[in-house]
Amino acid sequence: MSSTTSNHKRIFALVDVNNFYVSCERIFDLKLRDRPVVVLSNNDGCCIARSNEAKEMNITMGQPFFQIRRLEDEGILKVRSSNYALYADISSRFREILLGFTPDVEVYSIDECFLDFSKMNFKNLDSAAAEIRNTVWRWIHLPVCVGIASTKTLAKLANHTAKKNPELNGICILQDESAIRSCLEKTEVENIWGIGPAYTKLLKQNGIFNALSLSEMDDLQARKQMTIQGLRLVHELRGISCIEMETHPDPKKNIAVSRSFGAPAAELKDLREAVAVYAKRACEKLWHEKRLASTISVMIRDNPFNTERFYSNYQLAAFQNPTDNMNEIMKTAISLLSQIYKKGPNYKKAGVILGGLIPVSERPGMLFSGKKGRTADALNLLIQRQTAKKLSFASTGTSSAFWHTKFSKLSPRCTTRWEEIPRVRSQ
DNA sequence: TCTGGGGTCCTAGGACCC
DNA sequence: TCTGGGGTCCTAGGACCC
Repeated sequence: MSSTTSNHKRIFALVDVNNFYVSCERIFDLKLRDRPVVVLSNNDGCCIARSNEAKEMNITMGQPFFQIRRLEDEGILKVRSSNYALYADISSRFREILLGFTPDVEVYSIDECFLDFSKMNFKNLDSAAAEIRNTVWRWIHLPVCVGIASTKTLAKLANHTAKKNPELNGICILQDESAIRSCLEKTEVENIWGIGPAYTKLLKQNGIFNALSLSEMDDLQARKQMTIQGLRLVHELRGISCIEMETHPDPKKNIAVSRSFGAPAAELKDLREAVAVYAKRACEKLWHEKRLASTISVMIRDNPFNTERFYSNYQLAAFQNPTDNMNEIMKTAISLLSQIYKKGPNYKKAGVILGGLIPVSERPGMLFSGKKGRTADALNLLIQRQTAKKLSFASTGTSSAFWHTKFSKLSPRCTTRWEEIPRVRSQ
């Protein structure tokens, strides 16, 4: 496969929505435009999206909300809880638009996609990029930046440059040698895709402060200090494409459901309730993905900011046979919980992780296809549905439970619920 | 008072085998 | 003085991403 592409100049575009969650909120709420806005994490805990105006006020990514609540009280800052139903729906519309430009689209995250333009023969990349920006704005009112280059890492870097320099009008194309060089030189190591806090520290100790010097790093040293991924990264910065497009992602390997509680819980019976609900949700995700889980682990922890006596623990178990049986999954989760629970801590978070996922078609004992298999399938489905019903009855009594996640500033689910659709007032 | 959630990949090291 | 070599598989933990 590589032989067909090795001599071919690659062209990758990265299209990324600016301040995605805030921009989604702004689509339907005009009051949020042109002013400082933040969107909060689960539990209204910290700021996970900020408008440019909010960034200018030095509100940082991940900043605890209680530290800036004052700004909301004073009417300076607008605040919203996370509205995941809305963001997921807008995200899929965003993807649909990009598919109109090339079939080779990789959904990299909820707010950004890689596009492979290598075979597209665009006469002018500048106008293609501008067309993408205009179309996304016209159709769903999202502001995006476009970065284009010969590797995914350089496209990321170009996108970052477009964001930081308003005079570029949201577009940065890295093609000629001198432009690439100057862009690399201006990019600090901590802003490179794949370089986190640990590698930043390590590189700076080695006298490497920007992307240009990282691109000149010795191969052996890169491999030794930052694993094979680090070596790939260095090559990508040199313009050698090592990270391929993933237009058809592999199925998930893990399914996790974990939450911080609205209020701490100390008693085993309270944690049991939370863990049961998370196990149930994890199982529902499992059904949706049509997978069986081979392992399950449960974690609990108290408040990590309480440094005095921080307690965190988890336990893993393997199922006898890979399963998607809700009863079995919930029972195992509760039993694991009782193994790690100890009296004393005020627990603030719990989670359930299903691992070793395999397709439902590989269920032991389902090897024989035909009528028998289908009957068993149908029976299983029936059991699953009934179990789900029974269990959800058991847990609905706790709708006001202390540990429930807080969403106190939620906007309407405008695009996915009829009853929450916005109304237009006629004058 | 109040601090998110869900993923991936890579490697070292242990267990086990011949 | 002397203590094999080379595999595979599994998992915990550390790095990263948004």
